[in-house]
Amino acid sequence: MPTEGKTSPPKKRRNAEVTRARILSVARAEFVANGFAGARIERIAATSGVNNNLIYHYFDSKEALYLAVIEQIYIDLRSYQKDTDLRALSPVDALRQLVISTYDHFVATPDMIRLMSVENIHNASHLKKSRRVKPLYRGLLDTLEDILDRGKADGSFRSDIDAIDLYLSISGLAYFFLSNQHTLSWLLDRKLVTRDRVSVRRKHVVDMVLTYVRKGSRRGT
Amino acid sequence: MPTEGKTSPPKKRRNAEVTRARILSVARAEFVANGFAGARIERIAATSGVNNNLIYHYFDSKEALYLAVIEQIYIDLRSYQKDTDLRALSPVDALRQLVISTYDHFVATPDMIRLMSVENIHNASHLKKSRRVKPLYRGLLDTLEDILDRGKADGSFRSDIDAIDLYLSISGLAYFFLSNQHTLSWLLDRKLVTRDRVSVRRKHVVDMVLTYVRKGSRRGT
DNA sequence: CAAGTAACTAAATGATTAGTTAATTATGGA
DNA sequence: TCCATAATTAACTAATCATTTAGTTACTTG
Repeated sequence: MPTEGKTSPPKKRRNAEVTRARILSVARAEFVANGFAGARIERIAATSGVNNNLIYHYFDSKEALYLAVIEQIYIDLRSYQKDTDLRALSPVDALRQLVISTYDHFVATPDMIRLMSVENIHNASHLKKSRRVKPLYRGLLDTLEDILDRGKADGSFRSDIDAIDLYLSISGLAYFFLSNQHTLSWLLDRKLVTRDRVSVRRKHVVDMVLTYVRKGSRRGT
Repeated sequence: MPTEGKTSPPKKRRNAEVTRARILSVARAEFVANGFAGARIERIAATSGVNNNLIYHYFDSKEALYLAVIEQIYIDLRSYQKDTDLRALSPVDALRQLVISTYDHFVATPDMIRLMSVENIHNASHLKKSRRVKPLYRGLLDTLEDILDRGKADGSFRSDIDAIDLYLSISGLAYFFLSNQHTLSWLLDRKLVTRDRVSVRRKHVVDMVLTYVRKGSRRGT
């Protein structure tokens, strides 16, 4: 156990993995706070407690660093889904579970919302360069389609539901009030992300989705 | 009527309003394409066909120019609503009209979607400095609340609908698939903003909202 | 038509920034 | 213990960028 030197310069422990991870984590916060163009390499280095150039040692460029952050986000986003086995549940329960976990995941991970917005402002140009992410999303709609098929078969769901639209709706219902909370709460004069509001809205979103899919719901002609 | 000089340097017509408007319009496109930090004053000047400094003549700073753009957007956003008099329609028709006009307006104005995202990435910090915008949004929810009240009174709507949540949902359903179209269409391998898809989704969104509000819709317990 | 004012340009400035080059220092294995 | 290698720093560079200073040129009004 090395005694802490009191006057001599403290010998710095080296650990590539830890340092790299620290840079990545600080970078994530920086991109979340400032977007791609607004992010500063110098600030990332300073906050990480490393030299500027170490960033270029572990990542090749600002863009590559950003891509690493974005990849992490989209890998995360995809993997939350696989946690629960929705195929074991009844169609209604499975769909409810899907909505809830999407909603909760968005609420719990503000960085994700933010970085999704940032990347879309860049027309997904960085994400498209990733070879790791796209394959993960093969079959994303399959889970949902399976639930819908089962629900249609057992008569609990109406028969004209489009999986893509439903997916976009579930995501949109959970995403928008978070992504745009700052302008919205200013314009509407209401806090939108208090504990209470989040929980009320959660119920609302689940309600809206399940009411929509149920067979026998009167159509909104 | 001045003859166009063929060899002599063309006398430049001066028109403050036109020039200012041209700069503003070019700036909007620049901020849409690059966000705030990514936008370049030099590029705006060049595209506008004016000198760098003229931008500072009409607007005080990059930030003030950006704010002018943002203000325009949020003033637009608010004014579309007032076009139709929803109070004259039945609750169902009024709500349908509101959903449709929100959806169509978002689809028709991609700049708006983009700039709303950009401003939220900055935590609405610029918008909050505007004194012109906020007052316009007083009573935004009143129209919706009026429709809901009438619908509850005449028995066509269920009684537990929250106006804020419904507003957030309508907006979210119309906003998300547009704002995030670039990552989504890449990940899902589907174009999302073709003429057909937009029209199918329009029906879906209207359907979802109207189905939700109708009395007698089975709840999504 | 003169002269003030507003529209507009040319050219610099100084601060910032992503990225580089050349070293130094710790660490683990021979 | 010495050495190769990887981790890390120091110092620099070349380019970029918002903003300024110092003008010039057209328009308008008395």
